[in-house]
Amino acid sequence: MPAAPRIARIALDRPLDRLFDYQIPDALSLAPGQRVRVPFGRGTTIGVVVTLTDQSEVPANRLRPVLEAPEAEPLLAPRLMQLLQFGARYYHHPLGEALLGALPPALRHGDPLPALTPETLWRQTPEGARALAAGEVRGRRQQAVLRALERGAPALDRATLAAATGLQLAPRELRALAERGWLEAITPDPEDPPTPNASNHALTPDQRAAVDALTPETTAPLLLEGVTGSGKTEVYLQMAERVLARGKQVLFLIPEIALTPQLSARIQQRFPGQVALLHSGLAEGERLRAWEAARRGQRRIVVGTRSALFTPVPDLGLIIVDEEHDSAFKQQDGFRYNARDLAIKRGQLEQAPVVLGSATPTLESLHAATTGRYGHARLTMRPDGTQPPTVETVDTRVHTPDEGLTAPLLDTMQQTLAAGHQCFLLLNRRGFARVLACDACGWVAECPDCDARLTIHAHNPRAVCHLCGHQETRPERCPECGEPLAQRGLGTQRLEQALARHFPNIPLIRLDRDSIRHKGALEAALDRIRQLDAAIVVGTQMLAKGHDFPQVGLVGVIDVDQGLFSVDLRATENTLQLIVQAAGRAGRGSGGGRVLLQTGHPDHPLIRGLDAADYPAMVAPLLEERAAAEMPPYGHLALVRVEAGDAETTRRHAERVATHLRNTAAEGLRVLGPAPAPRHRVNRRFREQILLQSTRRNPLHESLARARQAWQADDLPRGTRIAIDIDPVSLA
DNA sequence: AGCACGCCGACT
DNA sequence: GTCGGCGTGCTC
Repeated sequence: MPAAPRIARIALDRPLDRLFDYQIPDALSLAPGQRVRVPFGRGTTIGVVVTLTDQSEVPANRLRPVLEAPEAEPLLAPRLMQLLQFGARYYHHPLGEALLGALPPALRHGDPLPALTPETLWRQTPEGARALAAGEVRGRRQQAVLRALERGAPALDRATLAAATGLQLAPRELRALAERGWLEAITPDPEDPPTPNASNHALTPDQRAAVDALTPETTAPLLLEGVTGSGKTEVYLQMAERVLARGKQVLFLIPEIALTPQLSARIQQRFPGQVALLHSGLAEGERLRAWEAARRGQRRIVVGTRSALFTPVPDLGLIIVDEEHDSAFKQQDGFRYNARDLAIKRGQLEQAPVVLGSATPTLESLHAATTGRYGHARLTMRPDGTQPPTVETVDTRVHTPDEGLTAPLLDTMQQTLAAGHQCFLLLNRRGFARVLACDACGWVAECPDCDARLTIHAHNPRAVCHLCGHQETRPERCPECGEPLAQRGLGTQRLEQALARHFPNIPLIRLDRDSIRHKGALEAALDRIRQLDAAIVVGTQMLAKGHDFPQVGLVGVIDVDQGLFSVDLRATENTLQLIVQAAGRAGRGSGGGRVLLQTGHPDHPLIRGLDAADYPAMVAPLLEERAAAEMPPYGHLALVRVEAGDAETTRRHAERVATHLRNTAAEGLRVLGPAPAPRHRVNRRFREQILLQSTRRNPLHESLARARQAWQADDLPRGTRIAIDIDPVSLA
């Protein structure tokens, strides 16, 4: 048997495009994927072993030794290593940052793995039930816990109880309840995982067919296209149940945990004690324990945001990507991967089926499904039998909006509220008034550091930049001509004020990034909406994200045109998705619902073709446009962004990069630009971008790989940065 | 990315 | 006479 190699090639958490060789001490035995601590420069750092070798370019006397391996086994199993290596190559990003980024922050910083203690489950005792009924339970929190465990409900772990009650529960609170004899602690047998809570939903034939479309032999990804309200979640849960029953684990990716607390709570309640919740909002220690529990197989379902894709589960049996169209799956800086696309890759590598679900799938996924590369399951009806709402338009050329509101919209709101239903108004712009403008000379308040106008918020006396956060005192008069300034444009806050005047006695709730900044504010707002009858809710796109509100009778979209006529490639697609998702909020309860779109172009083909019940038919014209322009999914895009501290340098280097790309371009590659990026100046930095387009992926990747080496060789002036964005979700 | 080294300006 | 500005180069 040959002696074990004595040199390890190690990736480090630095934006460096190479590996570093270290000598392996005799006492250590290392394998790829293993975490190590190594000397680097004058300090030490954490790295991941990529390969073992006996050869090194570096002279033996300059190799330093690996200091220690915190674990005896690799944290990143071979197929995960393959996935991350593929990802780093595909997205042209340094391997070290990809590998180390896949570990929880605590491990990246060198903390040891935590020991796992079996999670205690809690059950209500008969005495607890009696005390609750007799009103002997005084604390509101205690009541909430006992109610969540009422009448023969299965035992739940602390995290699930927290999700069910919406409370942050400390372990001692539960122990205190046990000491009073109201709760009973159960330590589950690790060999005998708890059984899932039975579903009491009868599946529709569509749902049944979708669940059955997933068999242990499924290899192609499955697109689950279901109109809003059609019960996709129940399909996921039953798929997961089957996979768990075969002894496998499930990765369940969702766009943003914070925006959909109901979904993660529902999964946890269905599979109590088996879910590891992973997202960036967790404290380091909590995140580490959840990750480790998944890696050790103690937790069978990982529910998390995009980075949860890299969780090393030993028995992967299914990956679910919910709301696959959501751009939150694309990382927007650093390692710019798309978790949806890498999920498909991981599925291939680990031979685990992948389910992509959405009411409004990306054109990429729809195209893959229609051409047979993906399976396609459709849910076309709502299990509760309600009808999707009818979509109507209000012509803003005929009915001039006042502060965003037209007379027909106000009338319809009046009727809806009188019937005891809710009105949701969608406006994709935060703030009070968009700009501070001078009607006399045309001057507009702008950010000194960015290409952006300052916005005015209702409860902030200052003018604010949405790009960099810059704030300044609001001027009273135009600095150019001295005339008084006017507020022009419309944001959610101003709309809210206008509505308060029109409907003084109706509860009014605003949902946008500003209003839910505080922890728990979103949950509180969602609860309030659910408890109210007639009410008006004003919000940005987050209003359209997957929440169930049975009382919504009307959804109004204040300004459709803003999204429909944008230069951005995907603006139209995103606007249609938004309308359909928003429409999905209406009419879930009894009585159906209406959707009113305010537009100056009611005859626009896409507006006329709006049909929330058949999304593929509705976006067919968009696909034709994309085909003609060789845009995704028919062509492939990459964006090269050059950024520097002054406009001149930025432009010069962007020109150089573009020229180089043109001169070395592989056959079939188009190089467009450089052009100033849509937001040319942000935070006193300037950005130019170059768009690469090709009908085949290879030329694009080859050219980029070569160009990247070249511009690393002839070193850029400091402060100049070049970022590559493969398959960009937005050209802005 | 860090973090050193290195050579030119305003302070005790 | 020194502290410190950030330009340049390196990290196995």
